[in-house]
Amino acid sequence: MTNKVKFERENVVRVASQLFWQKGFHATSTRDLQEAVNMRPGSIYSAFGSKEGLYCESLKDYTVQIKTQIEGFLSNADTILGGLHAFVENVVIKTKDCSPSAICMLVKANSEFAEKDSNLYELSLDLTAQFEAYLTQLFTQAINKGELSNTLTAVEYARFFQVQFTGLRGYFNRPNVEQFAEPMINQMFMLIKKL
Amino acid sequence: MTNKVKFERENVVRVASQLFWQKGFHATSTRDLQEAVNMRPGSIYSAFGSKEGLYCESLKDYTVQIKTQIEGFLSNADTILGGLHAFVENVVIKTKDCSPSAICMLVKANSEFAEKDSNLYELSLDLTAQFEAYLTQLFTQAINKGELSNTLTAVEYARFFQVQFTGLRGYFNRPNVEQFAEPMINQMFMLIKKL
DNA sequence: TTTTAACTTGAACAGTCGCTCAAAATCAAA
DNA sequence: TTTGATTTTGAGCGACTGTTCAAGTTAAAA
Repeated sequence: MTNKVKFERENVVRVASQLFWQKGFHATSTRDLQEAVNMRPGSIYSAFGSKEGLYCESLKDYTVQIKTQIEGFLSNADTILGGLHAFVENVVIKTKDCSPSAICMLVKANSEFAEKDSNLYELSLDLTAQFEAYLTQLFTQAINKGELSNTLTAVEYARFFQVQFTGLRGYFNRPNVEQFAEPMINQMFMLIKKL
Repeated sequence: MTNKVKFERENVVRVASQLFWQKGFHATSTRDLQEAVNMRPGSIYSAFGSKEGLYCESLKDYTVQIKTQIEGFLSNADTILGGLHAFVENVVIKTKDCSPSAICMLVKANSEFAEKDSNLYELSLDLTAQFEAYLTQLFTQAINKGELSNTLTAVEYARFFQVQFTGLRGYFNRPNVEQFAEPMINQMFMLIKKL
């Protein structure tokens, strides 16, 4: 070994992730990225291969962060549903203003990449499926612990959660609706329990 | 008068709208548009001023089309809710494969334009607010006709509808989930009636 | 101290972008 | 048939895109 990389890969990916999340893949130029991560093109390209490579790593990192966040709320809550409720409130209300977008980066990705054969479209599908599987695990636990009836299967609860959560985040991606967030989130969890 | 325009403005806007809806604003190049609408740059720019101008007109036209579609389903249904149910089924199930995207163009616009001060961001907010107002009218009628209880106000029903509808369309913007569409739509309308 | 492989730099390339405008084509009115 | 305002054409402009790579810098190993 003769020389070490100067940048911390984790930080670079996190900063890039924020920019991509905010502006989307196509509207983010490599020069935007260079400035944001304070690296010259050569370094970026030797580390990530391409703009697409960096986006790819950014999106993967994003989903890891999300799961870590959920785990945090779950470990501080008495119930699975309580943890998820706190997580949703945190995303939709508390961290809305310091977030690049109210809309989930994965949902944005799913919306942006139209061509069925593109790498990034496939990636967004994979990560989305993984997230649904993760949610399904959580709802399996919730059913087993008796928090939920088993009139719906775990995966059906997971699907319902995703539809509600995505719908809510889309709705609150606009100004002057903050006061409706709390009641609508409460309504969402009331519905889940009553399903 | 000495010469007339050769193209039909309505058709051009409709074709452009399909392309913008599929690929998004940033990923659609003016050359893509030129080919799709079969016009040379000079003609496009004299008619619409800019790429942004054409997008603007396309998005406005899209919302008009949506409202027209809903009116059609309403006039063929016995109840407001029945009409909306048929409309949602048509969008999510029947016309999914011939549509540029499962996701509403307006929702895509809202997701794509991040800068709070851009014209297109403002436009998407305006049109979204207009659509919520339109839905509120419909739910007012539904309440007055006794189709719905008045435990929720009309605008609250409208918000609920938008969250569900947007969430569902996002969810079904992926392959191999078609079989879940019908039950989830039924669930959505069951929930509305029980709220 | 010298060597040397790894890393960083940034000028620059080829391609694409949104857009312009002089010239050609068009067609109702004279 | 001639006129002349209007529309269409498409070559091409300057800016910007993603990306490359030769030259410079770094620091562990010899």
